[in-house]
Formats: sequence, C-alpha cells, structure tokens
Amino acid sequence: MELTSLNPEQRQAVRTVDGPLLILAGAGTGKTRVITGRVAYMISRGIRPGNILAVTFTNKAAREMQDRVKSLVPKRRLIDESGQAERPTICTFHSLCVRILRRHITKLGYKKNFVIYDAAEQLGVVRRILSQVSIGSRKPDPQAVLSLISRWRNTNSDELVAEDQELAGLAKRLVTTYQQTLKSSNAVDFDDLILLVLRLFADCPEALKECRERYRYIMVDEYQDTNHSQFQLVHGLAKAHRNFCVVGDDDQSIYGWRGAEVANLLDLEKHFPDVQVIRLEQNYRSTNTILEAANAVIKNNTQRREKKLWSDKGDGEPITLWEFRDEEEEARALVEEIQFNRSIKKVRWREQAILFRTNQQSRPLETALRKAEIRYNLVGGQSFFDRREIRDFVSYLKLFLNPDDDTGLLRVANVPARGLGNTTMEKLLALSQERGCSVFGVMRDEAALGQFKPRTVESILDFVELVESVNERLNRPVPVHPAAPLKAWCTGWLEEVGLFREMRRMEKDAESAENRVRNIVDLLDSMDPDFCPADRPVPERLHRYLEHISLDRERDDDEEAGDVVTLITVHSCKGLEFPHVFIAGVEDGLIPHARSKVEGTVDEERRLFYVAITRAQRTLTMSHCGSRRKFGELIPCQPSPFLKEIPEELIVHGDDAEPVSEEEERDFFSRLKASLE
DNA sequence: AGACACAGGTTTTTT
DNA sequence: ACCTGTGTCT
Repeated sequence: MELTSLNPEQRQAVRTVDGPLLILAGAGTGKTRVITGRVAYMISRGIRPGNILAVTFTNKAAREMQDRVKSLVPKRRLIDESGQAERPTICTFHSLCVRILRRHITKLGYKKNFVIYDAAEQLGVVRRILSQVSIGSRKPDPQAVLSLISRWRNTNSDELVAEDQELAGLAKRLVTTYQQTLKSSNAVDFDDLILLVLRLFADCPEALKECRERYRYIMVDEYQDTNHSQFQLVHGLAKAHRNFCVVGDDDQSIYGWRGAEVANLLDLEKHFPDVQVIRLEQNYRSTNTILEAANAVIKNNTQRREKKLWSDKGDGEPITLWEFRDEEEEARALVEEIQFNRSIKKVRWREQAILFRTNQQSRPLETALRKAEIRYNLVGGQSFFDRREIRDFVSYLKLFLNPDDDTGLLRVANVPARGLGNTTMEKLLALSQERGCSVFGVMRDEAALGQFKPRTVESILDFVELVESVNERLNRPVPVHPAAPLKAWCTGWLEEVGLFREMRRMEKDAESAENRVRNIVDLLDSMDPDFCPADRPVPERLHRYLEHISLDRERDDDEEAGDVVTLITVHSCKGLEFPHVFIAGVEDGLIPHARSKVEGTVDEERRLFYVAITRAQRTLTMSHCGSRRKFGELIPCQPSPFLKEIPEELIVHGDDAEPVSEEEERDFFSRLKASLE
C-alpha cells in the first residue's frame, strides 16, 4: 500500500486502524483520500474486506468512495478463500439499515413487502392525522409538525427544543399516532429505517451480534452531521470492538436545524475517553488569502475544536467585495464578471459558481444568465420524482406491491376518476381508523360497506378487483416477458388503469401531456436494469426497485458533464469546489439569516459562511446590495456583520480599479479583434 | 368534478 | 411577488 503521496497527518490517520479515532478534516484537506486510503490500507494488512464498514450520508459520497477504493485495491484482495467476491460495505446510513431490515423486519411486526415513504408521503400522513385531531383555535402547519415529530424521534433529550413550545407539545403527543399510522400501512419513513434497526438490536440480540461480528472496522464520514439515532446505531455496532473511526469537521456543521448534533463530534471523549485525535489542516484547494479569511471568520465561534487551515499555494488574488444597488444590478454585474472571466481569462463556465443563501435569490441570477445566453445548472430545485405524474405512477407501484399503503391508495384511488371522491375516501379512512386496519382492508370487506350507496359500493369493489388482479399478475410465477418483467407488467396495468388517457385528457396542451407520458415511459425503461439479481422473483424485484428510487433519487441534473455555470445554495455546495466562487447577497438578514438571530443559531450561520468561502480555489468574489426585494417589498440591506471579521488587507473593493497586467491587456485586444473579424 | 378566487406564508435539504 | 392549499360556485 502506497502511502508516500500522503502528508504526515494523513499517513498517520491511514495507519491508525485499531481503536477509536477522530479525524478532524478541515475543508479541502483530503478527507476522502484518507478514508479510502484507510480502507485500502486495512485490506493490504490482511483485514477481510467484508469486515469493513464505511458509512456516508449521501449516495454520491458512497459511490465516490467505492470507485476510489476499487482503484486502490488489487482485485485479488477482494476475493475470499472460497473464491467468492468480498467487498467492503461503503454505503449510506439508510441503505445500510435497509440491508439489515430486509433480513429482519418481520421480527418487528412488519411484512417484508414494506414500502418507504418519502417526505411528501410523510406529510400526507401528518395532514390526515391533523385533520382528525382538533387543536385549540389555530390550525398547525403540517410541515412544521412533521419536522418536530422527526426531531423528537431522533433526540435523546427529554425536551424538544423549539420556539413554539405549544406546537412541540402537539408533535410529541402525535408521535405515537404517526408511528402507528405508518405501521398499519406497512410503511416506514427515513427515520424509521434507523430507528427500527435500533429496536431490532435491542429486541433481538442475535441480529446485533451478527452485525457486530460482520462490521469489525467502522468508519463514519461527515460525522458532524449525525443525529442521535445515527450515533446510537454506529456506537452500538462499535462499542464491543472499538475500531471506530469518525471523520468530520465541526466547523462545517450546517444541518443542526434538521437534527444533526455536532455534540456527537465535540463530546466524543465521553464515549471513547482514549480517542486519538488527528487534525488535517493542510488544505489542497485554496489560496492562503481565502484560507486566512475563512480562519478569521470561524475563529469567532466558541465551542469548536481549534483548527487552522493553510496551503502551499501562495497568497493568490485578493478577495473582491462589491456593493450593488439591488439584486438585479448584482445579478447583472456578476454575470458580466463571469462573462469577462470566460472571454478574457479563458476560464471555463464550469469553473465558476454563484453561491447564495436562499433559493429565491436564484431568480434574478437566472434571468441575467438567460439574457446573456449563458448556460447554467441550478442545483437542487424540483426533483424528477416530485413531478405529479411520477408521484402518481410510483404510488400505484407501491400500492400494487403493498395494498395496505394508505397514502398511496388515497393518492391514486380517484386518478383517473372512478367514483371514489373525497367524501367516500374520508368515510373509508374513518372506518379504517375505527377498526385499526388499512383502508384497503375496509374496501375489500363487503360487509363493512353498508353505509354506501350501491353505486359507490360497486366503484369500491371494482377498485379492489383492480388492485387484486394486478397484484396477482405481479406474483404470477412465470413472467410474460422474462427480459423486462417489470416493464411488461406495468404496461399491462397502465393500459387497464388508463393513466396515459387520463393525462392526455387533463392536460391543457398536447405537448405537456406527451411530456408527462414520456417521463413515465422513461421510468419504465429504467425499471428492469440490474440492481437486483435477475433470477429473483418479480415482486422482490419491484420491492428492490422501489427501495432504490426511494433511497437514491439519482440527480437527473447530471449536467455536470456540460460546460455550464453552477448556481447553488450554500447548503448544497458543501463538499464541492470551484476555481472561481461568487457569493451573492452577503447581507445581514441573509447570512446570517434573520431567523437565526431569533433562534440563536448565528454560529451555524457563521459556519455556513465559512463553508461558502472554503469552496473557492483561486478567486473569491462577494457582493451585497443596498436594498433587495423581499416578499414583494423593497427592503434596505446592510452588509453582513461577518464581513468585518475578515482582515481588511485581504479584501479589495469592487469599485477600485482592477489592476490588469500588460499581458492580459494584449490578450484582451487580440481577442476583441478576433471577435470582430 | 372542476374552475376560480382568496388567504397565508414564505431558510437551509438528504435519505 | 408568488406559490400552495382551501373554499365556493357552477
């Protein structure tokens, strides 16, 4: 195993295989190299690949590590004595839990065809619960209740920290109902995936023992982002053998608002008093000017593990700070600068990114980019799987696999209209709650349908017949079309249900209808490829497919291949880097966000600013406006107080004349000439 | 059932 | 300004 390409701290981190280890990996310090190097080193020292577990938060990170490990480890090392392939487990928290639950979930009283609810489906459950529960005078926001439910389920404290204690109390009271509702639908949400594994370990010592014996060397990436349940999960696995290595950066903890507990990293000694701490401080990404600014900002946070980033890249360019009149002028100027970089400095589009705190800031930027005819990629935004037709289609899939899935059933029962309107479905839902069974359970029980008109009963029974016959065809042992069994099966019921007909009927113009149809057809073509061994029965293949799209909604914005400018929020830029970074709207009220002052989370906002700064490799440009349109109103703006934390000598102000070298000037004129010819 | 109007609320997001 | 969810009317 080649270690000479690593710096001394990295090498030390790679070699420290046994016992608890905390690797404090500042931004851009080669964290992924260390984790993958560590995996490769362990294997080279004779540790069986199957005993290694590396957990990440995102599929992207997991894939990246898998690829790197593959290139670092000789193939023969990934084969055990009996010639079987043996790989290290490198996956997300959630897919690890799914693997475990796939084997054991029946022990927890779920059927093995359970479905995974995404955020929208969770929200549906909460809405239904809230509509039944009467609370005081005001109507609670389902989204807020859902986040509080999630926070409460994943916390270890007796108090739910929230500004709105009344709402927090409601959320606490609704947790049981919420969990029961999901369970009776034979559905789990993302929190359940972790929590059910914890329960499995508590209830079923053999399962815990099995996992402990398998995963003898554990690594956790982005450890500052773990919540309490995730900590319990890995701690539960690791506390026997104590080969527990966590990698993270407390300064980049920016997900506290969704339950991440940076205390897991800060207080690691509580659980492992003898933990070794290795700091990675040499940064391979940015110039020292950028790093000095980042260091100067972050040192204003208390409650952190001291770190100081440095690099051998020299000072580079000073940081540019611009002030503009409003967000439209800001957008125009930034776009002009990007265009200038491109045409004069030969900087490619993809080497430039504009970062912002809130999504709504992207609007004027997009307008300006389109006007200049510059292609861009807006990261985030509406996912493919959030489109209505895709949601409907996937709901049908989930329902056919698991007819107890109330959320799916309620979504598609009347799509297309088949006489099962709101009133009927509400009555059925109420009945199901009375009897403690699923809605489908009520529908198929003819005796329970006394209160409905004969015509409604007929509609209900037709629907039951549909679900049962499609379900039966799914379970039929010999598929019609062995090469593409899922697609063939779907084509059958799509025709029968008439979903395409319905979409063509509902849509105003033919083009958007065909668009929606095409989206589903595209999905059909992705269903059979092999993330599941081809010899498995069709229902299992469907189950795996649904699992796959729930856990890995592969970003269809994979336009990274193209040469385009990136527009991205500060949150989603963590882990990325760009040669030229522009941070727009560095204003009081945006960074730090106005709400953070009320909520007392200004430190997290400072970390957010720190993350933004440390994305830049060569140049960093920041801007703020004198006023900005917010909620339709023009609001005066002050520069961010964080700007004062950056030493003045690192900054030049945008209105100062920009020094241009003679060479650049010659180049400029020759290009200008060329463009005129 | 579907079209339209009105109220209310707008930080960040992965699995 | 703008989007979403809900209520009312045909």
